Amino acid sequence: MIKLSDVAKRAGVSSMTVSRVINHPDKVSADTILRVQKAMEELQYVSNGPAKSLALGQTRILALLVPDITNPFFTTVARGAEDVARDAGYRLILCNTDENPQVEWNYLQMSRSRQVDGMIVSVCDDNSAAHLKVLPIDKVPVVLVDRKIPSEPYLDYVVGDNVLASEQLIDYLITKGHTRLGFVFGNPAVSVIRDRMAGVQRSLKRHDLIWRPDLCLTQARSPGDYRLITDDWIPRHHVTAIFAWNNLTAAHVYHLLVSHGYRVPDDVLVSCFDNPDPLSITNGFIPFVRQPAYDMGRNATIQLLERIAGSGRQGVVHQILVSQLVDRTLTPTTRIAEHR
Amino acid sequence: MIKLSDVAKRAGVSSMTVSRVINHPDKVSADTILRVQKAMEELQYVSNGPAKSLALGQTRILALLVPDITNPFFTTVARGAEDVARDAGYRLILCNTDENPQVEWNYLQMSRSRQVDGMIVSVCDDNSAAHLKVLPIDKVPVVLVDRKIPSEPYLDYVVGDNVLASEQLIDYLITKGHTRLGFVFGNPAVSVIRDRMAGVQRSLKRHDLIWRPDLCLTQARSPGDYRLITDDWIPRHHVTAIFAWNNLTAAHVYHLLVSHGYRVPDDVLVSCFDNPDPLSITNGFIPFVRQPAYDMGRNATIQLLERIAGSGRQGVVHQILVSQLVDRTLTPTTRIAEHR
DNA sequence: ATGTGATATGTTAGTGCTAACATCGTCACG
DNA sequence: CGTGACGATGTTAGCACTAACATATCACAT
Repeated sequence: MIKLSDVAKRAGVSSMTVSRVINHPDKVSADTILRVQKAMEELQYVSNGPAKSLALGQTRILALLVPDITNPFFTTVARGAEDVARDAGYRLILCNTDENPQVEWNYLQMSRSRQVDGMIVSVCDDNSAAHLKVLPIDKVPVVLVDRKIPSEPYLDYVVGDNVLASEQLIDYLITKGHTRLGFVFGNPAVSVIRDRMAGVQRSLKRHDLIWRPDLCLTQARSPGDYRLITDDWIPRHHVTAIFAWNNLTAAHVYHLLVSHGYRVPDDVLVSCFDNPDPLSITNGFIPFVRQPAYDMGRNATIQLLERIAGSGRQGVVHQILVSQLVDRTLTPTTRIAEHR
Repeated sequence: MIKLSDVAKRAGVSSMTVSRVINHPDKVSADTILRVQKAMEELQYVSNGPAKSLALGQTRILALLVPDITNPFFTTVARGAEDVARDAGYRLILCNTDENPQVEWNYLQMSRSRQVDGMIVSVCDDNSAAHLKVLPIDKVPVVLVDRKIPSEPYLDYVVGDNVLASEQLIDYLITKGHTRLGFVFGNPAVSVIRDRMAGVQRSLKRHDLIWRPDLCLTQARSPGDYRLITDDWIPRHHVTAIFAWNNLTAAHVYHLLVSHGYRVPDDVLVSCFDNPDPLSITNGFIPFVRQPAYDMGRNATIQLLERIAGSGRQGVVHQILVSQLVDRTLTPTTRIAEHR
């Protein structure tokens, strides 16, 4: 591997001058810059990252940890993060934790071991608190995105207005005449799940409807778990609308219903958070809450960069971004505003 | 940041002994191991990655470069790569090039600068050759996946059998009575595009059908570009089946057709490479070629690890994995075999 | 002529870690 | 009881780079 001293020898200067040409060209005379650049060009010099990182104490790399890289919501978050990082001269690397705390822990080590300058993390669940708790020991900058951890209030986060948005979504469904509602939630150790449940319950309470645990799936994993919907909820309890906590879950429910001969949304309505159908294959017949995923990634990264630069001056920053109800089944004129 | 010497002081040994406890515990007596481990625990020691990488000349990190992280095909490749990497004690990081050669170039530098031990790359297009050409200078291990580059035959790759599979898919469509075919391809500077086109043409020729450039979209980017299909191909040329080069494109076409009132597959059939509809929202009415995405990621990573370990002994390795035609519109008994 | 300050470049030391060699006991065996 | 081998630990040097300080050169004012 070509190193600084090789370039230096070829250009007839010291290593330090070469280093300066790269990092502080204003401190070097015009013609030595040219000579050194020529030598670098000829030798195809690329600096040694680890050596540079060791000397400088930084890598100019940020990591984004997401629980599920296949979910378009997170890839949109990633895009927002990437754009900010790139503009600031940082690289962004993606790490997929696959909702696995063990894998998450492994990737989190990268920040403590100084292989990245900071992390934007969408945690697996609240139990990740144990892992995140150790980061401040080494003053490692972290910003949570989408999912927060109540027990760690000193951590910065950028999340959606889950309680309010889900409350409004349920309000909307009730307004449209749906009073027999079924719910599909996920792991309640995840903050967004709890918040969305809370919003639902607030709406129900305000409309004098009771919360029925028997019409709520909380830990559905395998396709078989969903069978309750078509075996019980609809035939026996006459459920007319189902709220699924996220886009992928909603798509599952949609498919299940259609494959059982139900028409969506005429027989049973499905709604959720995040676009379950970016290509409108379902003709957009699924009203959903559009979270500002891109801005979540964007803002979280901006905040992370400020942490890195400011080295711990400012107080904790908690951002809650507003979401937006989208229902494409409405006619264009009455359609709830949407963009992007 | 806690360093080796801090642990050493606390445990009453030299730094080297601590290093040995971490890397070669068999060279250290049982009770010093315990003492050192206790000190590491108490101080929450984590090694400094850059320092370690500098001393060792390796990072135990692999990078996967993909052009589009939102495509489920690539996330499946990533999963395959991840599993192999993890089992081998490597971390895998994902880098999204977004089909942008500039961004790709930027990420490729990470390997030359020794921030990763090797790369699995799905290139933007053949022009990436210029960037990849420089990697052998520093003996950086690279394996191409999915997309190869004809001008760089010395690079290892793991790809699908694009020519054969697309030939078979077209054969299949013709067998089902479709003779008026429309095609949607992408950038022909990408190997998979050219190979799939070649397969199509071979099938057409064998069935004495002519290739009609006016029934082929090659650089469709914006939704408006697709309008030709509903404005011209179907009404004027009576196209009854459309082959889209990949899943996302097919989903676009599907949506376009449905929104124009066509029934798929009864009025117009759509087919493509890679599952356009993992959740069967279209009820699986899109026959497609299933490429072994997981195995591509898996095999490419295995090959990469061999390159890293073997340090350039073996010859070039080119793997071409077989694909499989899937048509869910058939009844289960006649259904073309599928698994996973 | 001499000091002053600016500019350009070189030298030294330090970043945290590990391989390779050095040292020091200790124990077995002739 | 000497010696040779081995196990456990320490010392040294080097990985490629940069900050900080040191030096050299020159222009210009005094």
